Amino acid sequence: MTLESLSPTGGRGTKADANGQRDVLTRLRSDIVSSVFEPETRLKFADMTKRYDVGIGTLREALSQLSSEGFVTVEAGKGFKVAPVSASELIEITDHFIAFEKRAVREAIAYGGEDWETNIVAVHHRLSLIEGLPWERRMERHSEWVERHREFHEAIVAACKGKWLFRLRSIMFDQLDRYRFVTKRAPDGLGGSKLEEHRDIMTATLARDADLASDLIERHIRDTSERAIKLL
Amino acid sequence: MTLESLSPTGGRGTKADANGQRDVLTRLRSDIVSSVFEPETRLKFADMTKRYDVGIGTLREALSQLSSEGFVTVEAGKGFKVAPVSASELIEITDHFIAFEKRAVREAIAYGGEDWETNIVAVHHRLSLIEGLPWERRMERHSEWVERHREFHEAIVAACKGKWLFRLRSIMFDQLDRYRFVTKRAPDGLGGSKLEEHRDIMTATLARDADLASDLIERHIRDTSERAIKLL
DNA sequence: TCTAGCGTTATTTTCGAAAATATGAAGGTT
DNA sequence: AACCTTCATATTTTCGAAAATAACGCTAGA
Repeated sequence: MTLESLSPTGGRGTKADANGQRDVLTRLRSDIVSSVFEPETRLKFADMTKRYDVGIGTLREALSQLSSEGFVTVEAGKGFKVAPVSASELIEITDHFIAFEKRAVREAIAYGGEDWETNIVAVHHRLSLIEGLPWERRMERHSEWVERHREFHEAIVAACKGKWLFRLRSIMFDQLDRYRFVTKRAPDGLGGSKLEEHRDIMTATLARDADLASDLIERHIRDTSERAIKLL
Repeated sequence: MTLESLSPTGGRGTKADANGQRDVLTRLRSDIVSSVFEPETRLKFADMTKRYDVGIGTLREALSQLSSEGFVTVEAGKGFKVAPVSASELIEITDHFIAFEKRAVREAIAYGGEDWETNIVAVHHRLSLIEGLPWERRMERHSEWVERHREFHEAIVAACKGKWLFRLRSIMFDQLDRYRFVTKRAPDGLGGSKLEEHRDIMTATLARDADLASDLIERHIRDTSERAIKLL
């Protein structure tokens, strides 16, 4: 393993800005996930170029990609809007994601090697550093948690053979992030501590217990989604 | 039904150019599907802007979206390349698509109304106009056939409730188009005439026979993919 | 012969001005 | 008042010049 995957910039194909700042695409997506812009909000170029300090063309490219990913909608000649959210969409996304992820983790367990295992332990550790924090301090670093959480689940299934399976589950995971955000205020007292759930998922996966891992993941995801539905 | 869906410009969110010419995104995708650019080919801005007669920014936006759709790959600072093809990827895409499409057609049959039915008949008719042509004349209009074929299969599942199910099946369908292209030369004497298969799919769907429709679609797709693998 | 450094060319990437389009307000007609 | 027309403003969309970066070839030194 090159260990470059251990750098905290994330496994996505993000191009970092010169001064180390994340690029527009990533920042914009992150802001939508974090409800900085409410659903249905128009994203005007004049405002956005100032906010993110980029040119019109660069911004348009980012928005265009986000529309492919389903985070924004675009109407020709009328610009871009933040995509709407709904309980029924959350249910559908959850079902698709779980179906993909269960298959992916089985493949990963079947084919994963030492690098895969090592990476899981590494990214889980970094995730647990945040999740072990007291509630208030964890909230301060919430956007960082989102990144680490994504990296952890990605690492679990990273060894899956199907490229498209991996790609599809990633699209769904990103969408789930949007809904996951609304559950951030709940100090997860009721219904499972994330910290333990993630540890159990890692343990089952490294033990190559596909049935258990697959089951734990389903419960982990479904639990969060069900809480999100109530708070929607 | 507004019947605007009957216009032959396609159901996709394409913005047509002033003089009726399709936009860059669509033309570029079509050219990649048609192997005008071989897999792994570098797509240089200098060449592309001349070929499609658009500015650099507009082209970049299109390429950027195509990378989201999986038709091109992008390496930061080194530009865009046509995504590679492989037999194993074809198998995976085929499996995903069939799984999606079978669920989608069941939903469509369950929820589809009169507009849905009418549209199926309409787009099937337009498809059959091309498929009924003698082989040579059909080849002349192959790119048109691709459009009609996409519209037909889209119409069949258009009434499906799951927005993401529809979206995901569309992504996979577009990818299959790439591989379908290599089978275009075979005058489909062996292994099923498309004309009849499409008629049967339509009949079963309109008869609301979900089991049969679902089965016919699977055979229809698998047959084409298997022929493609041999020609790859 | 190989490598490291440097300058030149080729290519990508960014940016904002200009063109095209949509939105909204004011005025005039039925 | 309701509806169309016209004009002014706001916003999106396109484009190509300029900046940033990568690729290549050349020379010098070991």
